[in-house]
Amino acid sequence: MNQPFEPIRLEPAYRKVAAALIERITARSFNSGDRLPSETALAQQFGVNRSTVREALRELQTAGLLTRSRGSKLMMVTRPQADHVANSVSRALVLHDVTFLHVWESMSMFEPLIAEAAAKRRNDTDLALLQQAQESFVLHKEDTARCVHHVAEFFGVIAAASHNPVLVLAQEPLIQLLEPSLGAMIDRVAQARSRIVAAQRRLSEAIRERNADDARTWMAKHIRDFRRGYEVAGIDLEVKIKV
Amino acid sequence: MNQPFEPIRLEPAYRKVAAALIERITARSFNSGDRLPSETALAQQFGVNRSTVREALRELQTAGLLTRSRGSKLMMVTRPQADHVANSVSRALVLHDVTFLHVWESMSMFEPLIAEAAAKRRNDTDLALLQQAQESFVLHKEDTARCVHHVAEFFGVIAAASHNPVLVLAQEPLIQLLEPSLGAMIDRVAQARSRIVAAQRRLSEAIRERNADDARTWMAKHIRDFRRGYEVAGIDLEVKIKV
DNA sequence: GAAGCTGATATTGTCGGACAATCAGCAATT
DNA sequence: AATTGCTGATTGTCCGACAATATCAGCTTC
Repeated sequence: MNQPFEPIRLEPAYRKVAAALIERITARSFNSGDRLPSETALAQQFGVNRSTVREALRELQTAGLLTRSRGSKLMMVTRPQADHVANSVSRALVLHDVTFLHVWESMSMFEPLIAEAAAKRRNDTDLALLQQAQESFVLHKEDTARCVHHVAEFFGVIAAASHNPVLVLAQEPLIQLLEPSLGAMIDRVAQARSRIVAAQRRLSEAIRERNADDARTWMAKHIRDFRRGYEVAGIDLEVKIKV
Repeated sequence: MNQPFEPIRLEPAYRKVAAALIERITARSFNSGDRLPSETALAQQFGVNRSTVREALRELQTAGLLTRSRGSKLMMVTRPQADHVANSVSRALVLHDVTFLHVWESMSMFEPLIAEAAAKRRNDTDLALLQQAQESFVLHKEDTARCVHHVAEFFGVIAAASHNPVLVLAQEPLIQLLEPSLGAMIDRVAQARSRIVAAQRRLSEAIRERNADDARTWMAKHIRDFRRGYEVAGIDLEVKIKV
């Protein structure tokens, strides 16, 4: 008789509603692009108040499962976009006191392998996007914010070229965390821009020729270069990243 | 005068409130473990209705920034836990039609390097946890659900031993996605359990001795083994993972 | 027939108030 | 000292309301 009872957990209604909706979406009963029923309709169907439904909707919205296209009233079911998910991952990492060194180490581990996979599996569309990102960087060399954005784009295109959604999603938060400081680095290190241009050229060349080894090694160099850039710029790698 | 106006976006109040709260938390004005003011207090401070505050709170809750400790009424500020964040990442991946092959490929890329980092940086606590996970697996060999859970734990401990939060968070969703099917595999493949035990022993040995090379290669073998297990069990690797 | 305008309708965002359930802390009781 | 009962604070949920505006059908115009 010494057996303790399991703690009985009663979930609030808004959580149940959210769970029910999520279940429907992941089971593909709602397809991406479909419009959700109106709040009042949902409230009626679930037999709860509209306020309760609204609280549930906030949850789905935060999870990236619902979006409203620019200034529109209707809510659309959608597949969570990489940048949205990565956003909350980034925030989590910041709150876990992640440092530049942590991020850099992870990138030096992952990126070469991602580049290798991209070289093996890229298709023509990937190549076009890659070249476009590359050209955009050169074109906006002067505008720091913009060219940093194109560096991020370049990495994103490479990950996408691997045709493995896991790699895309794993990489995105790293880029997000690095982006702000990357601007500072580029501004302080004279040759940074030209070195990036050179690395991108080698990389896209290797990927175009499906040369996995070259892609890997050039990416490894590229990442090492970033670290040197940070050191030259006098950015402490052990410092915790802020938002 | 040709400059087009930027689309003016008017954010709803619940989003502004959420943003304000998130800003406070990431800026460490609220520390982990602090409890949030009551909903009515927040409503007064922000000058909005309590319903609006509640919608904002749902967002923070979903992001893992707020938790309620078991059946307690008070909301606690907290650092997003890995499993919570990984949950939404997993869901996102599922909705992006991720296959077992995608997950396996990512693990075969990441895990050996993670094991290598763990071997280099593990401390005594990590070792103890590793051994504990290892023993738990052996102890519950019969209970499939439980021993799968301990496989996940083993991987988690290795990632933690790298002392790089990025690696911990990058790995978690992969394990989560694999966990259910891993049970099916283990049940169908006779020697699966013993092979896992052997691999875990080699791995923790390598990590104990800080032998990075061994850790890497044994992990690589371990991961390859998983794939063979899936194939033997007749699980189609190209199939999309469901929740 | 296509394109543009118009007004009715539906939907969202926000508010105020209300009430039951229950959790925390304190007083009373044994 | 430990247990029980009480009280106030807090959450979960509901109802009803209203302004702003997105949507859509119908009408007008070319």
